Parts: sequence; structure tokens; C-alpha cells
Amino acid sequence: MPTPHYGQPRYRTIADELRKRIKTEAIRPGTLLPPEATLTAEFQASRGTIRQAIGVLREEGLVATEHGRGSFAVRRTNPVSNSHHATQQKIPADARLAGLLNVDIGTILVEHESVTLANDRVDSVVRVYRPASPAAIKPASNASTSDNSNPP
Amino acid sequence: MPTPHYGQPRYRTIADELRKRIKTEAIRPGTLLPPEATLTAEFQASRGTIRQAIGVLREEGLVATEHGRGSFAVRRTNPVSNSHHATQQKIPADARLAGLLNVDIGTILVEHESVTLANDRVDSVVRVYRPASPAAIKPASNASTSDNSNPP
DNA sequence: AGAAATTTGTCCGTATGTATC
DNA sequence: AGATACATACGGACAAATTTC
Repeated sequence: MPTPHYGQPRYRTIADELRKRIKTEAIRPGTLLPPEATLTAEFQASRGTIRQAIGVLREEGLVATEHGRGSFAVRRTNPVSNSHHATQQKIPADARLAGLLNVDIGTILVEHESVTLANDRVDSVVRVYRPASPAAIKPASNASTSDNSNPP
Repeated sequence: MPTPHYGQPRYRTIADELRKRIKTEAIRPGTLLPPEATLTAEFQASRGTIRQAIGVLREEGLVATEHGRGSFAVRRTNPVSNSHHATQQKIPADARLAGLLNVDIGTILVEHESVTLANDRVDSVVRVYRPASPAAIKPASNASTSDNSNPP
């Protein structure tokens, strides 16, 4: 069989499905996801693809994996309270950000958001914006030194 | 050949070596790493393993990879960054900020905005949000319910 | 305590799709 | 259009951690 992946790759589709099951608590917080072998059978995908899907959820902080044990749906889907908070998402640059970062409006940026704590209370929200791709930055004063690379 | 990997896995060893080249600027900031095929030959490892190694560096923020182009050593921010831009303004909290800061929507926040520089270029925009008046913070809410499983 | 079964981790080789040069 | 380079996907094999018997 070939390996077509127009549009959405397979591992992302699988990640989406598993994410839904976690968010709807079809997979309850703190419990194990089905083992990779089971998911392989259910989704008719190779183990590598299943592992890639789980990797996505791990990066999102939705699951935690342990060698020889399995992948757990992380507890505490609760809003805030005492746990740290750190998210990352991609957003298009508005005029203000575009101007500061020297990119075109609409350029995809990565927004890192975290909070600082003081006495177990959220003290401030910190957001950092950076172009998702360094290549998006518009040229400025280019001197000499013609490299074979011209990215950031 | 079997696949022995006692102790340090291969992909981590390769990541360590590449990291060293970046930190010592043997691979200069902003330039391309060798393509995966070249690294495959040099380290006598499969492409999957090379990709795993690069993935480690990507997570560390040392490299950025672009489809069809390659992986770049990221231009790093200077230790002593002199911010030339810093503003401060008051804004009402939207739902997202209000939830994180535990204040009512519409509560007046102070937004501090600054930028970090790298090689005289703007590298990122940083924004910090804090209630203009600490009195706006609502009394604590509770969490922590029963536990009947024992993962992490 | 020890052996077997289960489950995730690492690594290889190959093939094909997609983006960039 | 062709070459180069990264992305996705498959399949197999063995290693290592955990659990079960």
C-alpha cells in the first residue's frame, strides 16, 4: 500500500481522536490509554504512526508516558488552581506584533504563555511572541558575506 | 546487525555532538546544518535516528527545521540584551487573562511590553500582564478531589 | 525469587509524498 | 522540470522497564 497523506497526516487525525476521548473523559483522567498494540489494531496504522500521535498529545501535556507501563491521561484538566501553566500556540501577527517583529501582517507566530506564581497564587501572565519560521523576517541591511544559507 | 544501545541511546549521542558544534559555532548561528542524508553518512545511522537527534535539538530551541529547506542553527539572544522598546498601558482583562489571573472580566490590567534583541534585530516580543490593583483578585477556589489511581 | 508476559524505547531499511531550490 | 531536502508511513527486530504469574 502506498502512503498518501494529503491534507491532514494520519498521526494527527489519530491524535485528534485520542484527544477527544481524553477531553470527553471517555478516557478518564489518570487512567491508561490503550497500549500501542491495541491502538495499532484499532486505527489500522503502524506502531510508529501511533507513537507519533501519542507524541503530539505528550507535547500538549495531555498524556504522560512511562517505559514499560503505558501512557496516562494526565489528571487535572482543571483550569488553574495550583499547577503551573504553560501553553504554546500559533497565531497570525496583527499589525502591532508585525511591526515590532519586522514581519508581514498575518505571519504565523508562536505564542508562549506562562504564568508566574507568588505564594501559590498566579501573579502575572507572561507571553512571548516569535515568528514560527525564522525565514519570515523581512530583509534589512545585508552587507557582504554571501553564504549558502540565508534564513533568519 | 542487532541494535545494542546500552546506556546512552544513539540519537542522544548524535544530538550531543551536534549541540556541541552549534555551541562552539562550528555550525554558525543562522546557517544550515548538514542535510539528513549527510548526517546519515557521517554518523552511520539511519535517517530516522538522525531525525530523532535533530528533534531533540528542536525541542531545546537550538535549531529550527523547515520543510524542503533544512534545519538552521538558531540565532541566539545575547546575554546582555538592551531593550530599546518598552511600553506600558492599561487594558481591561479579556476572558482568557481574567481566568488565568483569577480576576473578573474587565478588570483593569497593566500590560508591560518589551522586546528582546539578537544581533541588533528584534528577536521576540514579551508581554507581562498584572492586575493594576491587587485588590481585584478574587478569593481562592478549591480543587483536589479523590484519587483512585497511582500514576506519576 | 524467578520466569514469562506485557508494554514502551530504540534502530534499521524502504517507499512515497510534499516543499523548496 | 529536475534535484535536493524534509515529512509521513510501513514493517521488522531487539532492548529495557514494569507487571503478572
